[in-house]
Amino acid sequence: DIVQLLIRSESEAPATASMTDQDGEVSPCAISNCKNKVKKPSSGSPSQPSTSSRSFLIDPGIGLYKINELVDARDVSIGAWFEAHIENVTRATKGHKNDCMDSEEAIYHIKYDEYPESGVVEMDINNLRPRARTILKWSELKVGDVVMVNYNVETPEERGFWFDAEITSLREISRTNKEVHAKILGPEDTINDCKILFIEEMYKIEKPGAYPLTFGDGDFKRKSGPECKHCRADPDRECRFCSCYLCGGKQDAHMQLLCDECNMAYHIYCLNPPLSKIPEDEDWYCPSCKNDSNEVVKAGEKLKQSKKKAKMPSASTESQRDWGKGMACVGRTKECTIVPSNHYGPIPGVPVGTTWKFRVQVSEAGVHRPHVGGIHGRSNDGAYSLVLAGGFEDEVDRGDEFTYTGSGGRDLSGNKRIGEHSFDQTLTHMNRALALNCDAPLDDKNGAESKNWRAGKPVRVVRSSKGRRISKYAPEEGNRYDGIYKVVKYWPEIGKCGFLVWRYLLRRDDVEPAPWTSEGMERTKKLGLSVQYPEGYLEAMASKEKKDKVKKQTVKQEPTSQSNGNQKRTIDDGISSYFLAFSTMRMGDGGKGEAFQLTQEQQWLIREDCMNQKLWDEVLASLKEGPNFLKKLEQSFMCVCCQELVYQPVTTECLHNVCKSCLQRSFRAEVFTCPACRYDLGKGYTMVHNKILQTLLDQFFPGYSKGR
DNA sequence: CCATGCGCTGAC
DNA sequence: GTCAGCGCATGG
Repeated sequence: DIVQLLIRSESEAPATASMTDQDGEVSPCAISNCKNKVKKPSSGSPSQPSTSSRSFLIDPGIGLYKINELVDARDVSIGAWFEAHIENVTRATKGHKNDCMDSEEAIYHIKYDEYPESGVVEMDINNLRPRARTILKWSELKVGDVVMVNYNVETPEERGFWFDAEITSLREISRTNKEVHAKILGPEDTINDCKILFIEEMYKIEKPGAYPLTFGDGDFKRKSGPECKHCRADPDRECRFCSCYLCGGKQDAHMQLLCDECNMAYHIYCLNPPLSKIPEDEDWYCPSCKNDSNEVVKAGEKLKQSKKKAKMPSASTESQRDWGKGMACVGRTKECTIVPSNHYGPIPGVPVGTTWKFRVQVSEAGVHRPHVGGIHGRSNDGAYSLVLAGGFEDEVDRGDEFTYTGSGGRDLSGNKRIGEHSFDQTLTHMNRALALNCDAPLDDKNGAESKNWRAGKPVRVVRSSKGRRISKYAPEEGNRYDGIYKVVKYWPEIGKCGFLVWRYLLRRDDVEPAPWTSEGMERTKKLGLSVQYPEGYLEAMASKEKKDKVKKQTVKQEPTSQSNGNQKRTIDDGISSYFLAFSTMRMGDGGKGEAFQLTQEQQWLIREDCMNQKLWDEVLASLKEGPNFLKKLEQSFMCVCCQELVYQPVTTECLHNVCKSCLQRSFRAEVFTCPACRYDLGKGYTMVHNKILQTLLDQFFPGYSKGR
C-alpha cells in the first residue's frame, strides 16, 4: 500500500542529512528503498527506471511545481510556482492511495534548491501540480509526442495509473474533438494501438523516459458494466472531469467549459455571471484559478514575501537579530496527537514530575499547548491546563493548593507577549474558561465557590522555574507537570498591580504523588525523570561554551528524550490514575522505573482478543520496561493509513489492525486489499469492529477516542 | 481573518 | 542586569 510505503520512507530516509544535500543531485527515491510489495516489471527497458514502480504522481526529483496552499507556509508565497526537488515523500496523513491520487491530504517534504532558506515545506498534493510535464491541449498534440496517460486511454488490458505513450495518429473530428491513437511505451506490455479518450489531466513528457513509466501497479481495474468514459466508474457516479464543478450535473456537455488550470468542468450557465456562449479564447480559467504570470517564481528568482510575513512588524524594521535561531521563536517539531487539544485530565504516557526545559516542549507533549499563554482553555468549555510561573507577586503557592491570576489587563503594545498591568481584567476568554472548571454556576460579577470542589473539571498544572521567586514548590529548572488540580473558587479583586484581576483557588486532586513529597521524589527517581531538553540542545550549548571545559551534565540524555509513563484507567473521570497502574517492582538488571501492572479486566480482555495474540505477546514483553510500554503499545497498534493509534479497529484476516474509517475509505476507492500487506480482502468483506481492542485502547489511552 | 499571550534571547 | 520584540499556537 502506498501509504505504508510513504511511512517507511520516512523512517528510512536520512531526513535532515539529505535535506541539506546541496549538490543538486536527484536524491534516490526513498520509496524504492522500501521492502514494498509492488511487483517489479519482469523485464527492463532503457527508459524504465531501475526503481520499482512508483505509486505516486509526485516523485522525488521532479521540477516545477505550484503551491496554492501550503500547510506550512514559512517563507513561501502562497500561490507561487517554484522550482523544487521533491526530497522525499514523508507522510500521507489521511486517505488511502487512491484518495491521495486525486484529492486531499498527502503531505510531502520537498527541498528547494533555489531557496535553501525555505527548507522543508509540507504541502497538499492536491495543490501540487507537475509542470515539468506540460499539461496538454488538443491543439498542441503532434504525432510522435510522448505523453503521460492514465485512465484516459482505452486499452485491451487493465492498466496502472500512469504510463508513457507515444502518439501514433491523430484525426481531427471537430475543433474540440480529435481521435487520438497511441502506442504505450512499456517494458513488458507494449500496446500498439490504444485510443486516448480524453486529454484532460494528460501531460506531455518533455524528456521521454526521464520520468518513471509506471506510477501505479495496476490497481485500476476496468469494470465490466457501463462506465463513465472519463473516470470509468459507474456513469451515475460523480466524475470530476465530466460533471460541472458548480452544479455537479453531467448534462449539456457541449455547454461545459474546462478550466485550463484545474481541468474542472463548468457549465457556462452555472458561472457567475453566466456566459451566453463558449468563449473564443483558447484558454479559459475558472473563477477559482488564478493565472497571474506575476505569481510564477522562476528558477533563480527570489520568492516574494509571503502575505503573512509582510504584515508582521519585522517587515518594516531592519532588525539585525537572527530571530528563530534560538528557543525564543521556534515552532513545534512534534505534536501530541494521542488526545485532542481539548482533552481534560492527564496526557496518557506523561507522569507527574515530567520536566521540560522550554515551554515549546511542554506544548509538544500536549500538557500545555500555548507557547506563551498561562491558561489553555476555551471560553465556552473550560480550561485544560495552566502554567504557574510567578507572574503575579500576590499569588500564594502552598503546593497542594495555590491561587492563580487570570490573563489580560496587560499592555502588549510594542509586539510584546507580557507587559505592564494597565487595565482591569474581565471574565472572558481564558479567564472565563478557567471559571467554568469550577463546579458552580458562572458568575462574572462576584465569582463563585464550589460546594463540591472535586466535581469540577480537572486542570493540568505545570510549574515553571520562574515561579521560584514566589514559590518554593517551583522546580529548579524548566517546567514540571505537577498533576491534576481543580478550581475551588474564583473571585475578582484589586491586585497589587492596582487593577482588578480575577483570582482562582486551585486544589490538588490527583492520585499520583506530588513531585515535592517524599513519595513523589522517590517516584521521580525511579522513573528517571530528569529535565528534558530539545534534541541537540545540550550539544549546541556545550559547543557554544567551549571555554567551560567542565561538563556540567553527567546525565546523558536519552535519544528520544520523550517522556514516558504508564497508566491505567478504570473510570474516565479525568483524574490521574497512573499511580494505580504501577506495582513497585524491583528491577534486577538495572532497568529503572516501575513495571506496568495490568488489571484483571485488561488481562482478560487481552486474552479475549485472540486475533491479536501475537501482537499482544510482543507488547506485553515490554511491560517490565514500564515507561516504554505505552510507546510500544502505540506503535504496535498504529493504523498504517492515518498513522495514528487505530480507532474503531478492524482486525483483518491477515491480522492487521486498521481504522474502520480508513478501510472504508480504501473500499470506496475500490481497493479491496489490506492496506498493510495487500492481502485481498475481497469486495464483499465484512468489516468487523474489534470492540475488545477498542476497549483496551480506551483504557490505556483515555481521551484518545474523543479526538477522532 | 484577527487578537491574545506567566517565553526567550541577543543587544545594550 | 535589563529590555525590546520576534514566531508561533491557539481560540474566536
